Amino acid sequence: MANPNDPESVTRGTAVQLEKARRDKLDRLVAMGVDPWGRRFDGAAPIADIRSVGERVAKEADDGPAVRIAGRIMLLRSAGSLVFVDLHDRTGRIQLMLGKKQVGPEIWKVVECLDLGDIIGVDGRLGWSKTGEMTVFVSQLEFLTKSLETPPDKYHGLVDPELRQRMRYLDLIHGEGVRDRFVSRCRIVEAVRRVLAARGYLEVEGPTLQETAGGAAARPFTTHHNALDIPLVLRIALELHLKRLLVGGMERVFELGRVYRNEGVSTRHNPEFTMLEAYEAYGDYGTMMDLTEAIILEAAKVAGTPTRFEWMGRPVDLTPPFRRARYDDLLREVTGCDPADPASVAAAAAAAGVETAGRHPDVVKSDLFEATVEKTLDGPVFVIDYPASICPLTKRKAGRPEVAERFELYVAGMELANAYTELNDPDLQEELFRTQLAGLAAEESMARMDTDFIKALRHGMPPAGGLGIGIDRLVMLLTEASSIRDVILFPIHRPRA
RNA sequence: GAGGCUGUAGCUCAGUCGGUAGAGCAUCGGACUUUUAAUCCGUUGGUCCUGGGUUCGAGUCCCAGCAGCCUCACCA
Repeated sequence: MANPNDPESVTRGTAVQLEKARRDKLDRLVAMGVDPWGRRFDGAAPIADIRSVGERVAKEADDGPAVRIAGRIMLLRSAGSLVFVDLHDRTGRIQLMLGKKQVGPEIWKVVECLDLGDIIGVDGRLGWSKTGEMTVFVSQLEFLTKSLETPPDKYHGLVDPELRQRMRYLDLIHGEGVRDRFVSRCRIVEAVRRVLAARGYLEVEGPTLQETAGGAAARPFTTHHNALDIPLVLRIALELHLKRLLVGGMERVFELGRVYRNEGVSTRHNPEFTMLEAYEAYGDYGTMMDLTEAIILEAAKVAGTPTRFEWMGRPVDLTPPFRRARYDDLLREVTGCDPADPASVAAAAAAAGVETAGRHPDVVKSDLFEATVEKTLDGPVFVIDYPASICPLTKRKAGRPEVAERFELYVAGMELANAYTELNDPDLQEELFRTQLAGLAAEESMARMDTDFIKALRHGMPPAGGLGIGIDRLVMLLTEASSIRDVILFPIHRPRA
């Protein structure tokens, strides 16, 4: 209970008290001539390496190899004039022992100023404690950085999901498997680039600020350029500029970057997310299926993902080749309707609760597919050959103008990749841009007029295959994460009240 | 956008029937030269998410709002 007679007690919350204790120690360090914010510390070995050396040190040896390490103090156990420290670096954790007699009075005064979360560098000999724990017996200590904040509960860590995301730095330190997952994300992204580079693709960077948000069906973020005094939007896809590069003779290009969609937030959606799009001249959607498999398999390898596992409670088997199934066939199997007969599709749609009134038959079909078939796809499965009218950027199948050469890759009911044989007929492209599908709001359509893009196509874009992969979702799959927030370091949040 | 759940100390959580706030960790003080979430004794620390309402009295009941999580819808 705060003492009302004590004027200081009003401002003395726990947090204030905890910080004061740390600042007192900081002042003591300064008073004894120790810089609490440290300097360059050369020659520290990764703790993981030290540990493998330690395995070869005899248990009773008191002349183990000299080692030098640096890291953060995760646990402190004081037994009088003997202090045990669990030190963390990016590679692992190891125990230190600091003895009053062993380190001498100068260093011991520094030891008395250590708190959980402080960063130190030490020299010592590697060996084993009496209770059989691999230990660095410290002889020298260099104070590197003071922590002024109390770390989370040393046993439970940071549990509150909101705090974990807002204070990701703490989550990375204390969260079980959190750092491993983000390391996996780095490895996966590296693998994606490696697979594409090996096939002769060039990585490029298109504009993120655009006049027209094209290449996908989504609401863009809007902004304004002051000097030019023009409205701009943030890109929602990479497609149209990469295709311009195909026209420009960069026959194999990809971009791996951020796109922005001004839409809902959920466990599968963040307003900014990372997309891969790759385009290969003289290929088609079949080429892209092979590429997709190659990328996913290599990514799974570097992430250490098993071939068979469960994700979102559903079985996934990454054994190649992935299953391929026609859109219409799946629709027929699941709903029993005749996909070629709009009346039959409409009846099935009505039965599934899909709105049909005043809507284009292919939109109804697409909604029916999403409402019934998608959920059933454990995958991975390439769904191929989509209704042409919902694919305004896709080449039609030879002799079958109602079918588009497009595939989407589904895993556990979630769309992971989307690819087509690219439409390169400028006249047809312009017509598709002009034709707004009945029952579709402008923002729901991919068919946004981009006259500059049409102009590029008129100069001749080679026949090509194009592929898009949602990298965040790929990472979710391969690290078995159930929320996109677990694979994005800093997901969006409402400002704190 | 709809529904459900949650919000109490720096962190993790209790809080019974409505009677003025509890634990563990952390902090501070003490004991300890072999600890492992060290242990033991003592200590400090509260805008009970915010604002209303009911009541003699609200962490608790009611209403509204804010934030988070989950499910669904849309999308990738």
